[in-house]
Order: sequence, then structure tokens, then C-alpha cells
Amino acid sequence: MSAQPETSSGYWYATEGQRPPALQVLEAMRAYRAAETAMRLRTRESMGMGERDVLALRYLLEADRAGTPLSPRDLASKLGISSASTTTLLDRLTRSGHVARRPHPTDRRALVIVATDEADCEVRSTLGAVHERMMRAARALTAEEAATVTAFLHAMAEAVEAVDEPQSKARVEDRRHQGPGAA
Amino acid sequence: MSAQPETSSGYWYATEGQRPPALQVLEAMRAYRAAETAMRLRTRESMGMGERDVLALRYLLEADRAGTPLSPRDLASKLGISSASTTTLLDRLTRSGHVARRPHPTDRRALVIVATDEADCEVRSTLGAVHERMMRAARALTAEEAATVTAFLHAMAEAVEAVDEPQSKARVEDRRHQGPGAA
DNA sequence: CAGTATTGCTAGGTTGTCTAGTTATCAGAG
DNA sequence: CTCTGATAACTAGACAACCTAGCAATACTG
Repeated sequence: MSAQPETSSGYWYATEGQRPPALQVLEAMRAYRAAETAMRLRTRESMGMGERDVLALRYLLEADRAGTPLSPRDLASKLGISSASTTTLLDRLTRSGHVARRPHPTDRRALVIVATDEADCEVRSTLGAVHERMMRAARALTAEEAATVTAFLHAMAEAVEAVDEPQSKARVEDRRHQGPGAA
Repeated sequence: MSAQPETSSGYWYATEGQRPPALQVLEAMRAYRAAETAMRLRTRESMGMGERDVLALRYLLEADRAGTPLSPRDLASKLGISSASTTTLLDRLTRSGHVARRPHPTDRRALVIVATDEADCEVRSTLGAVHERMMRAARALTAEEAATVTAFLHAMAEAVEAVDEPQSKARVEDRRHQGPGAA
């Protein structure tokens, strides 16, 4: 976690005891990410399921609430896994009592996956509190602050999303020598 | 993994005129997380390795730069995996030429893992640009804005971290007993 | 009604993780 | 110095979750 200063920037705040605000921000991002990852791990363990199962359950609950239940196909595309994996995932979730397969009202070869009340309660008890706390923190911001944070997060998402890939997923040897020296 | 936030949000506050800023913030958080997840997936595929391998490589490079190289044991605890998994992980990374096992200077049963220059270049070329863009976005903030964002992120991390309240496990009877990743 | 597309499931194979046990080395007690 | 327990990394075997390929049932279309 060494946040070393950019040598090119030349500014260094060591004597003031304060580092450049930009570094503090990025470090806060990292800290949040770490905290979230840890939370996910705890959830995963507490519910005795894998990461994907939790995510699938969240999608299902969300869809249930929205009144647009999901089929295994929808779930597969949302999760980015294959149809076969979705079948086994639903087997797991069905066996553990979190979801149920219902026949599709109009398409007799399709299914509708519904989350059980137990799953709803369980997810709510583990993730609802977290969401509530996050919401509280977000509500504590003034409108201006919220706008600042939102804009920044969008900028970050854009920064992460913009991938200029001069090289495709070809072999690695091709780009072993181009160090952008951007550090 | 682009979803429906734009449509739903636009649909939503079109009549209201203003949506609660807190919701916008939380949605921006979600959007950022999705973008980052997608980026990780791209990186993972571009480098032809698993998620953990990339993370391990980042830890190793970071430690190398800090002058405090890691042993397999350190890596295992940082990654939260077992000693055996670490061995196979190092086998993979060694075989692909990303790291090398060196003898520990003082402890003859221990090892020191060093990342190769190729790995350094590779990670820099894939993640360096992203980091640079993030840094630019962070630097674009005024000191006040940065303070706001930092404080908010810390609040969020705290919200996510404090999850140790008693959960009702009443409905949980048929869960697995040996969850993956159990420490 | 025939032909194609789609849905979910099954079979077989790959990968990454785990637990348990082994070997080599270290550190401390006698 | 030697013996004993702890530690570091590795090996072996098993398991969970994913994938691709292919199948039966059903929907849609000409």
C-alpha cells in the first residue's frame, strides 16, 4: 500500500503531515473496495454459498420486487455464465431452499425462478442493514456534496471503463516490451 | 453488464424534476463497481490468468517496489487462500514467467517471490493507464471537493464494514457446512 | 404440417480450491 | 551439542463450479 508521490509532480507535503488530496481520494477508494470485498466474503460465508449464488439471489429478489421475474436464461446472461452452469446453480439454490422453479405462464418449455421468503429474509438481514447504512451516509451529504461525489464516481467509472487496447487478447509476448512508464 | 439505471432514472424523476441526491450517489457507486468488475474481467482475460493471479501479481509488484518482498506465506495470508493453493498459484505464475522463486536470505526453508520485469511491464501496460486516468480524475478535484469525496468514501467503507451485528439464522438449517474459503 | 429456433437439462472435462500429510529448517530447552 | 516442537513450502487426493457439446421438449414460422 505504498502510495508514493509522483516524482514528476514535485510537490510533497510530508512536512505538513498532509498528502496531496488526490492520493487521499484514491486511497479512500481502495479502502472502500477492500471493505466491500471483505463484506462480500462474510456474506458468502454466513450464507454458505458462493459469490455468484449471492449475486444471483440479489438479481432474483430485485426482479421479484420489480414484478418481472427472471428465467434461467435471463439469469445466465446477467451473471455472464453458461446455461449449464445456471442449471447447477439453480439446483444448488433450490436444494438449499432459496429459490423455486415455477412454470412459465405462457411458454411451457421455459421457467420462472422465484426467490423464497426465507431467501428474502436472509438477504435482507445480511445486506439490508448495510444498504441502510450506506443510504444514511449518502443522505448526510448536502446536495452540492452529493453532486460532487456523483460526478467524481462517474469520472472514475469512465476512467476504468475506457480501455484503449492496442493489443487484443493475443499472446503476451507481443507487448512484453512496451512500458508506458506511466507510474 | 450495463443495466437499466439510465432508463429507470430518467423515467423516474422526469415528473419529479429532481431525484434524491442520495440515490444518485448510491447508483454512481454501483455503476463504478460494475465498471471496475468489467475492467478486472478484461484484464484477467487479456493476461490469460485468473482473478487471484492478477491480484497476487499486483501485491508482488507493490511489495517489490516497496523493497519488502513477499514470501509464499505472506501472499497466502494477503490473498486469503491456503498454503497449498499458494503453491499451485506460484507454479502457474512461474510457468508463465511472471514470477520467480528465490531463496530467502536468512531462512533457508523460506522463499522470496519476485516478479519478473515482463510481469512488471505487462501489469503496467494494462493497469497503469487506468491508474493514470483515475489519478487525473482525482487531481481534477479541488481540495474541498477531495475532502468531501474522501470523507464520504470513508463513511461508506465504515458502513460496509460494520456488519457484525447478530443475524437471525433461524431459517438457516440446510446450509453447507464446509463453505469454500473457510479459514 | 414441416422446419427451424429456443429453453432448460445432462454428460464429460478442466480448473482452482480445500484438507491432510510430508520433508526440511529454525529456535529453544536440556 | 542434541532433542523437541513449531514453521515453511510442497505433494496427494478430493470436491465444487465452471465450461463446451449435445439432447428432448416446446415455440414460432412458412
